[in-house]
Amino acid sequence: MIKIVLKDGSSKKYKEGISAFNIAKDISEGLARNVLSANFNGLTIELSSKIFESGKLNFYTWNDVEGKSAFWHSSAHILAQTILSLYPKVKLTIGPSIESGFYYDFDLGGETISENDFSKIEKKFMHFAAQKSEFKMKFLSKLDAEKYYKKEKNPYKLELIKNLKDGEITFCDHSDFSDLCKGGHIPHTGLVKAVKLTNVAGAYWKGNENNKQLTRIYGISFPKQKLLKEYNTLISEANKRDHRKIGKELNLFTFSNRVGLGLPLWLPKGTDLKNRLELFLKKAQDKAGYELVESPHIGKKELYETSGHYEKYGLDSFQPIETPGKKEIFLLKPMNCPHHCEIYNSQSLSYKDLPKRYAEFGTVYRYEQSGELHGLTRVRGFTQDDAHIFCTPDQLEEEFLKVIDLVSYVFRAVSFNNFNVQVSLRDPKTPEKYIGSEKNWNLAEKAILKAADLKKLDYKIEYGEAAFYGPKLDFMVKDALGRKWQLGTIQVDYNLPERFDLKYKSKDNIFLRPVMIHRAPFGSLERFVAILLEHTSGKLPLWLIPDQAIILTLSEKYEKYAEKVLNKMKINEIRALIDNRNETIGKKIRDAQLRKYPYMLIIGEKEMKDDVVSVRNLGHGDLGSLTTETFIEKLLAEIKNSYSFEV
RNA sequence: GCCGAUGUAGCUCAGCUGGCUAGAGCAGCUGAUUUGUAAUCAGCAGGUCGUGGGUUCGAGUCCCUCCAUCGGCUCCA
Repeated sequence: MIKIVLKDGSSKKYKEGISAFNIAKDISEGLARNVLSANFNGLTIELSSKIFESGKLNFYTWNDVEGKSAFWHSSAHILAQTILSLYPKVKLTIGPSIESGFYYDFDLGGETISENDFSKIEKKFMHFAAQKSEFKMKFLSKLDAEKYYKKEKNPYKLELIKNLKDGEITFCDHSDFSDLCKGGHIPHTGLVKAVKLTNVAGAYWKGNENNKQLTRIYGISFPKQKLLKEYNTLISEANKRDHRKIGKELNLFTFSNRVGLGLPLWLPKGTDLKNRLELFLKKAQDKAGYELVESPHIGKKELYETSGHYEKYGLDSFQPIETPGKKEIFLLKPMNCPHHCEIYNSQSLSYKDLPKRYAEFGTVYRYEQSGELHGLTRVRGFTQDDAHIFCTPDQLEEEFLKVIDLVSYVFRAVSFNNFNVQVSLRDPKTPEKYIGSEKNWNLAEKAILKAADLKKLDYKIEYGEAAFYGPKLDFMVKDALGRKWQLGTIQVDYNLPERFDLKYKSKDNIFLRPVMIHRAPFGSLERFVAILLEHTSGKLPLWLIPDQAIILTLSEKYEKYAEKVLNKMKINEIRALIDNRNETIGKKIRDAQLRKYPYMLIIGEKEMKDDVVSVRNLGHGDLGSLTTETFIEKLLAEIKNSYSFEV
């Protein structure tokens, strides 16, 4: 007999060799119906796996991430089977589950698959799924596995097998389909009741640009038809929150081919919004002891050679600007750090002067490849809410912690509660990508990890995501469609101070090297606004929104009174405007609703006579009438409340 | 940059397998109306159908080039 401990801590005894599935069945019929995958002593196992020893057994259903990933990984197998049956010449590569759904990469060998083929593929997919074929794992010797794929003439699988140990190579079979696979499947294909192929894209083998480009087919599948419908609604709702769409609707920003791609043009309302965000951060930074500086939009090539940026990015970036006569070479400023280093260097500082916190809303230009541009989230010209803190090594920890506080303050102000913290470290496999000494990197990485621990941040380490001069603590926020974007970033840098020969005079009257923190709570104003719009679908926090109220006149007769009301609001620094067009009130309300003005003040004969306003709220509709003063009072309180994060 | 899709008026879209002077709604302009909580009515104006080339008696429609956009990949100081 073996003892099996379950998720809830309870345990039961079973005969050796019982399958995980039979244990599920023993627990309850319901579980047996819904169970998708299992985990024994920390390792993913098949439900059909027989268990011979005591241990901890977890079952997962659709409600668990593990259950979904088994479901989607299994779906990838069915997709591969489907594609192989429709396009017999394809070569299979890999097909994992992802956060929502799965994909499979194929070498189509000259054939193309487009979205037009999806319905045909989905139909065949469901045909295979309905056959309820069992997923069965089998061991193969390395030799046999190689033999199999040599016969299939599949170089990708052979490459994968090369890196696997003999004795650990498994295949998964279902129906007449077989694929190299390490396991983690649902019991049978019949559990997949709905599938939708979402897109087809090129993807490089092993993610390397120099490798062959394969065809990746993305899909998502469900155990119930209804869930697919829900998913479709969710996607179409998310598409409505696309910041590119909202930006157009609310007249915030635009792009022009004549100006150039990836170069946003901020319209008046958008500029207002952007300025308000800047002002908000300026105030917070002022309290936190930052000083504002400004640097020009271009800098001499030598500046970036000193910093190391030129070597790293020079050739792939915007090309140099040359002066006409005596040739001088300038580059568009791609980052502010070198300039701030020179500001630091313009004076002689002592330990008493540190930390120095130089902040700048610096507009920078980076040549992003055309395919990488994306609305306001990825552009070629953008404004960073940049600052560089120069401090003594002793001050580093405290300064770093303060910056974490500032970033979380900013995030709270706009209710970004769902963010992931990522510690971006070097990729130990590619040291050539980074500048500076091993010693400095270790110091910097340790400092970040320590600070993150002290702040009890729930972070994830990503290797290879560091900047070339130092590691980062990044705050990642998802957009409407669940794509992750880096907003806030804090970086520790021992290297630029060295390259710029920064120093300060110590207590002992010797020169020492300061440490530098790069930080940007928003990341860039452009990306921040984009994500903010997607999160709020344009209904921005009251303190931030460009227009807080709109006065709607019932007819042109009430213009004078409307202006009187507007004046009272302006005196109280409420941002409002009047719609005095020759339109019906219904029409004006509709327009105001679509423009997402938080408050509408309706003004007609009645209001003018009683010296009141009729208040309508974007979300709550008619709120009845109030005197202008009372309304202003209430609105001011609400604005202040939307600002309750104030420290 | 790479793979796939898309590109018709300021915006959202229609225009079947090539066939008269390319349509609609919204927005705009003009006029009427002076309005009570999500679209008042009428008229007008607006497009070299992304660009350049080709096939054809004839191209918005078919083919090629380039450009841009969208979804991915790669990249992201």
